[in-house]
Amino acid sequence: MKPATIRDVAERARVSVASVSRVLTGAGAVTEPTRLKVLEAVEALAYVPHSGARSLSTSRTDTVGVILPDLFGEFFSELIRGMDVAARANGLHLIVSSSHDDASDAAAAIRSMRGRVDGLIVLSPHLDSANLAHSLAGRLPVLLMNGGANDAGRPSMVVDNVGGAVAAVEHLLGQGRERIIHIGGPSGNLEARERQAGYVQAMTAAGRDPVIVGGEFTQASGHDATALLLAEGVRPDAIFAANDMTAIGALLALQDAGVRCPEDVAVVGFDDVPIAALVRPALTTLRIEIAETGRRAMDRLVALIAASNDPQATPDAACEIIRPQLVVRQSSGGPQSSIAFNGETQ
Amino acid sequence: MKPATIRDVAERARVSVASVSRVLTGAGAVTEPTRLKVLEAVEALAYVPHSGARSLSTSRTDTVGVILPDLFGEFFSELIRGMDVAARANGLHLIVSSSHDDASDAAAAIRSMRGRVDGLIVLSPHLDSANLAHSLAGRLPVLLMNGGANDAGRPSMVVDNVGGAVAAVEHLLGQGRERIIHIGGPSGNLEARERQAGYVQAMTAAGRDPVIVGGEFTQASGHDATALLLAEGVRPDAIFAANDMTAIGALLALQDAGVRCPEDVAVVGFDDVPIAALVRPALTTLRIEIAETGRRAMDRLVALIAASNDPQATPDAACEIIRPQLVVRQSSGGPQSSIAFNGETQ
DNA sequence: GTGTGCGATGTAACCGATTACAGAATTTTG
DNA sequence: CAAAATTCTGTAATCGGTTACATCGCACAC
Repeated sequence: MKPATIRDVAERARVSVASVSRVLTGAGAVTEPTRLKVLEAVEALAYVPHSGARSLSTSRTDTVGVILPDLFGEFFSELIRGMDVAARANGLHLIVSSSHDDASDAAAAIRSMRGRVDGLIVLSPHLDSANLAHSLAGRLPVLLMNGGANDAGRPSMVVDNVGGAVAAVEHLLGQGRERIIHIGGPSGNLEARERQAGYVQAMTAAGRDPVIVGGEFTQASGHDATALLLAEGVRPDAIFAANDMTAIGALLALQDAGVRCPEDVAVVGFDDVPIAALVRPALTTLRIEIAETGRRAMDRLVALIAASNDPQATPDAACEIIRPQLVVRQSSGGPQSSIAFNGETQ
Repeated sequence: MKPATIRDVAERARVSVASVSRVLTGAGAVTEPTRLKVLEAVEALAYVPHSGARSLSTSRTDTVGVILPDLFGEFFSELIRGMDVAARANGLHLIVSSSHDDASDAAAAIRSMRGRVDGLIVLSPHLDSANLAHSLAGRLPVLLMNGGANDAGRPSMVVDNVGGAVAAVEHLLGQGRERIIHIGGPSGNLEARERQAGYVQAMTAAGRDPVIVGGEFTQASGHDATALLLAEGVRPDAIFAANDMTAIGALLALQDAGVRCPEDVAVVGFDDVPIAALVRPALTTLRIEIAETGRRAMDRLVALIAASNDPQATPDAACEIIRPQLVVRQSSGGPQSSIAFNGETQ
């Protein structure tokens, strides 16, 4: 038995489909008797409107798409959580599409969103896809979070990765650390590049030699890179990792090797994912209010969507810059855990 | 300028919409000249098919919905990640709808999925919504993950919470622990109830008095509950928490109070979220392969959807039971971190 | 009693695709 | 070379809603 349609309801209620629609959407006036007849039929047939069909005629889907490179780790889940909160507050659904390693994959995902969503938030911290979003999505409102400065001129939000990295290095230098090593992120990743550039810049400015080893933004890569360093006899007195997961891997590798943190080696991460405050020693990091950023991104997109329906709206093409804030915890000589715990986590 | 439609393409290519559709979907034969004309027009007009319209005529959306109570913590994000992997492997999109505290809210979310998705995975570990899914979704394939035994007779996956809790308590008893306290989960949550019931059952069987304090599945609640216990002078020698986040809160509260873990108090969690292996002491817990479970759930749903299009398919109404596996780590006297680290995390 | 105004209702044209079916063009066959 | 078979192509119906517009009925004023 196929689900009931609006025509089935109209037939049973002995009214026209227009009246049924009017009752259900609340648009247009109907008399009380009609209303009741319709509601009775809806009830009797267990009718549920077909959102897809509705979207087609209204050309609104009440849905937004989020294109992610990945769903791994806490960063993206926190971001989605923030977006979800804002989406729900605006009566919107969320389509999540992730695991887009390369630009063409992401492009395909974006194309397939056409007619499914009212707007798009695109995170693709890989190269060159910045322009994909607009060219492929046609007239769909898009908010970019590509982590590249080339988003200028388009609605976007980017993290000041360079500034954050500089702050990390300067903090470590200020603690008297001299041999600061950087564990980088994936080579194709714009954010990772910028963080690395900031590291190099701050080290050079301080007259130190930058030393960089490869990483992949994962805990395992941080662990391996650190273990390898130690095995080779390299003895840094600080590690600045490209993100928190890498830093946590480094922490664990240090523990495995019996190297004390922060006494022997200080560690600094980036992002301030929730777990950063929970590991021991608690991780010094650069805080991005991840969920809050997601929330704001969604709010921006909602505004973009509203503007796209309003011809005389002034176009929003701002590139909002998120400035990460240094949070000093135990891993770089900050206060003990209990203090770090109170108030600041959740 | 509105985005191009299939008719615009047909007009420019001087062919019919049918031919355009055939070229684009690959269904039906077209001659090479026609093909090229169409592709040229598609290119020139930057045409992207409207998935919504396509869905309406094919009555397939290539999208599945996931109804979650919440998006907090690592459990749900891991689950979504697993689902996303399987969804992508099947060429499906994912609509995520979360933050449904009560049943009526979840019901509304389910209704609004009509015509938007081909199937639904419903997680609502709150009471009584088990039947909502089927009654509201009409003939939509639904996989339940409600954590209640009342899912029997419907396609579903449930965790053996009672069995897991019993295993946790028996493990602690086996370690010589005698005063084992349970920090529970939210009172309306079925999974939390079952874990608590398992705890009571195992304690009673061993002739011990169960002692239960309230929690909320969050790290903060675990911290507060533990801090309160200690402040009241209660001295357990083990804590079994309703989930990992609660257990981690307990760990931190113990540290704050200078109570050693595992020497003075052993701690056991539930779920084995990724962070459980990363805190120190690493957390003993009951492992649910979360992402893997999500993957399997999605695969089941895909099979359900396929079966719903095939009248002579045998209906799948199995209630698959996930049996959590005890993972002993340092927090209950297991081996040191380096061993716990190797191999098992990522 | 007729004309006006107004709100309620119904009809039918959309929205943008797919696809059954019919008709045209081409190739194969006798 | 004509007939038959085959392949392409185009027209129009359809999916399930919304909504512009026409129509209807009714109350009111003249």
